[in-house]
Amino acid sequence: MGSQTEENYLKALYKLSDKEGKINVSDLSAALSVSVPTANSMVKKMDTQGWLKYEKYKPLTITAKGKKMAAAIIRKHRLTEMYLVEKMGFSWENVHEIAEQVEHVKSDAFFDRMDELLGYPKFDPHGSPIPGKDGKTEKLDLVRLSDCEAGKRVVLSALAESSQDLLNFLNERSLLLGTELQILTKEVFDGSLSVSYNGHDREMLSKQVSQSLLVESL
Amino acid sequence: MGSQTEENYLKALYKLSDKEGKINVSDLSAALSVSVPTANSMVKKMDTQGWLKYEKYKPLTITAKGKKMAAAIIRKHRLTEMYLVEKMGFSWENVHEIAEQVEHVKSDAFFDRMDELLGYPKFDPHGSPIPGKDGKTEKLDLVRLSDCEAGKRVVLSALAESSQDLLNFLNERSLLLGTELQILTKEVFDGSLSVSYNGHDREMLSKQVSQSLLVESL
DNA sequence: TTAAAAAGTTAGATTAATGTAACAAATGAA
DNA sequence: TTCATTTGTTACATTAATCTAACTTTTTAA
Repeated sequence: MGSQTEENYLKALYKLSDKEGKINVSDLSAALSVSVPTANSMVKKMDTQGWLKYEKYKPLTITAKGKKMAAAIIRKHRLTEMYLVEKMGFSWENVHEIAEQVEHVKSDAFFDRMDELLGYPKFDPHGSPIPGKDGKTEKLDLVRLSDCEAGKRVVLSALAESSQDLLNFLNERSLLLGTELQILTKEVFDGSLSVSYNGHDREMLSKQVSQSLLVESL
Repeated sequence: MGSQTEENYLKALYKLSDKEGKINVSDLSAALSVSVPTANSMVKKMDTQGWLKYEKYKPLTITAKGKKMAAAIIRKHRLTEMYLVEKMGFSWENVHEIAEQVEHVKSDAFFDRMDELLGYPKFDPHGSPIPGKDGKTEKLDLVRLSDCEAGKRVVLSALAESSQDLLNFLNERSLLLGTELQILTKEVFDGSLSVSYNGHDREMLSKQVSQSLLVESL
């Protein structure tokens, strides 16, 4: 069992290693908004606890033990987000902050009950996979909308990033997970797309937006 | 806003001042399972924050500000307990530990939503009053079962103390809040009572138990 | 290939929360 | 009322998590 701080480091570590493979201390410190020396000393401590491998001046690697621990925390976070949306009526842009705190609650029974009441969901309200109790994650074969060509039909299935601003943008345009999109045009100059979907004839999506949307091809 | 530690001190302070009026540092340290010097130094810090009045060698008094703060935390604790029982299917002996952690979540929306979904309950699953958003508490006029005389009919309405052992004792005898009790006899020697209630012809309750049961006279 | 930039490390300080040991004040029973 | 007991305080010491400043190693670009 780790402190809340350690749990936050583990989460960041897990997400960075998912994205980059190799993790450097600066990225970790940036992800957690702490100074580089702070991250450095914490990393040494976490090495002694067997959550990661640390060697001076080398990139960090998360261990199997660390990965399992991180998955457990991410599971708690995502179950909480789902619970807040499905059972308590919150909307997807308001759940992250609360889940960020609830995820540190130490009680298997609490999260298992959420899981049960939700019917063992596989994805959270932003389309991110919820790790199982074994730490395994179900990965869908999703692509960035920005990588799709004009003419294709796709289903919006997840967000690569769930910032407040992106969620507001999507809300304003009624773009929900599960929405079926027709890609009308793709601009060569700036990579922006125009798309249509139920009730929306022509919405413009900048490259920055379409890179944040993960879709399933139809 | 206080740290979790400060919130726990405030809760203890509030409960002690409710029971005793005057609070001494030793009682506080005992309530929180910390050493007396630890409680002493924390108390000084909380004085500078205006949550209590501290003067060397004098009993502590909680301020209006501290009381309000404490009531807010107790509100979150008791709403959580009620939510766990009513909406998540936990039983009353399993909710304290979880609520002890959830109560520290910083989100008015979260607890307000619980309150709303529960229909603005006034009491938690152990019969303790849930303070309102204004910090005010609805007090019922309850007496200890141990203070009642043979022959009286009463309704079990709350617990003066909710230890695991007491809850198990009550569960084993199907003694729920709301149960109507007939007091059959009261033993002069040891203060034990015999009572009857739906389906139970004659249950013996020791003085220790009957002191922990708060009842309403019929 | 070497010097500047970026990344990482060490040293030392700070704050919150805790502890033990030693001492001081208040209380209360003989 | 006085002295023993209880209660409270002070004086360090420790651990976790953080910081800044100074320094070292690695990377990169001229």
